Amino acid sequence: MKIGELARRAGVAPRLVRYYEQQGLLVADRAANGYRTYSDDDVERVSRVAGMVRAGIPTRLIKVLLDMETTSRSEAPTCPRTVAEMLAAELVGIEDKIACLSRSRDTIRDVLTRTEQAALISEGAAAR
Amino acid sequence: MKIGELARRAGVAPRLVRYYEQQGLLVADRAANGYRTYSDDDVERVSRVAGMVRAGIPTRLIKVLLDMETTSRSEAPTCPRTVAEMLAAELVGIEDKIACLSRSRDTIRDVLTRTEQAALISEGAAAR
DNA sequence: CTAAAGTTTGACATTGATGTCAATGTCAAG
DNA sequence: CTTGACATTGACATCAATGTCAAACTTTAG
Repeated sequence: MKIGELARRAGVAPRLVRYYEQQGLLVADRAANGYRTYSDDDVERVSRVAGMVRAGIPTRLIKVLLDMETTSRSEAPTCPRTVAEMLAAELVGIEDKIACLSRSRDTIRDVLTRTEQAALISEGAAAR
Repeated sequence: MKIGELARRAGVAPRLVRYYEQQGLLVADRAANGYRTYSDDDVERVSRVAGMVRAGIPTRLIKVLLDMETTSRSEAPTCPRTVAEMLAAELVGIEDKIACLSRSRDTIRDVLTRTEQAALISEGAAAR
C-alpha cells in the first residue's frame, strides 16, 4: 500500500510517516516510481510510534525500543553496561510518567462520576 | 521560600517555574522586594506539573486537572455537558498513553532481566 | 563597603513534532 | 490527452517547552 492509505489506517498525517522515516523509525521500500510502499505490519508499527510519541517518549528512545522488541526475542542481548544503565534510567522515567498519568486518569474519572454523567466514561471507551 | 529553593526542591529550572506561572499553572505571592515567595505545597505542585508535562499532558489540560483536584473535593462539580465530554475524550487519550508506556516499560524490563543485569532495575528505582 | 549569588523582566534561540506550501512527477478515469 | 487525486522532495512556519543572555536590583557573605 502507499503512504496515503497507511496514514489513514494508522490515523496520522502522511507528513508524519515521512518524518518518522526520516528519524529512522521506519524503513520503506520503494516502488519503481519512487513511491513508498508499505505492508500491513507497518500500519501497526506506525500506530505504535504515534502512540509513543503522544505519550511523551522521544523518537530517539522509540527507535531503540522498537528495535529491542524485534531483536531481543531471539538473539543474545548485546547489552554493554552503559546501554543497560541508560535503559534503566529511561525505565524510571517511564514509570514516573505512568504514575502521573494514572493519577490524572483517576482525577478525571472521579469528576466524571461525581458529575452524574458517568455514562461518558464507557461512552468514550466505546468510541474507540 | 524563594524561587531558587523551590526549583531545586522540585527538581526543575527556575526558568520553568516562571514559565508555569505565566501559563497560569501557578500563582506566586510577592515579597516587598518583588521576589516570588512560595510555600511547601508549591513544591509538590511544581513537581506534579513537571511530571505531567513530561508525560505529555499539555499545559492547558494540566491547568484544569489541578483545578479539578482542589475544587471538586468539596464543591458541586460545575460540569456543563460539553466540558464533561471533553474530559471523557482526554481520559481516553490518557488511557492510551498509559497503555503505550506500560508496554514500553515491559519491553525495557524484559531486556534488562535477560541481559543478566537485572540489578539495574531495582538500582534505578532506589536512585529515586 | 564590596563582591558574589540570587532575583526580576524581557528578548532571543533552540529543539522536537507538525502543519503548510510549492514545484514536480505518476497514475487512473473520463 | 487531460484532469484530478496522490506522491515526491524541500523549504519555511508554527507551537510548546526550555535554554540562555542581558541589564538592573536585592540580599548575603566576607
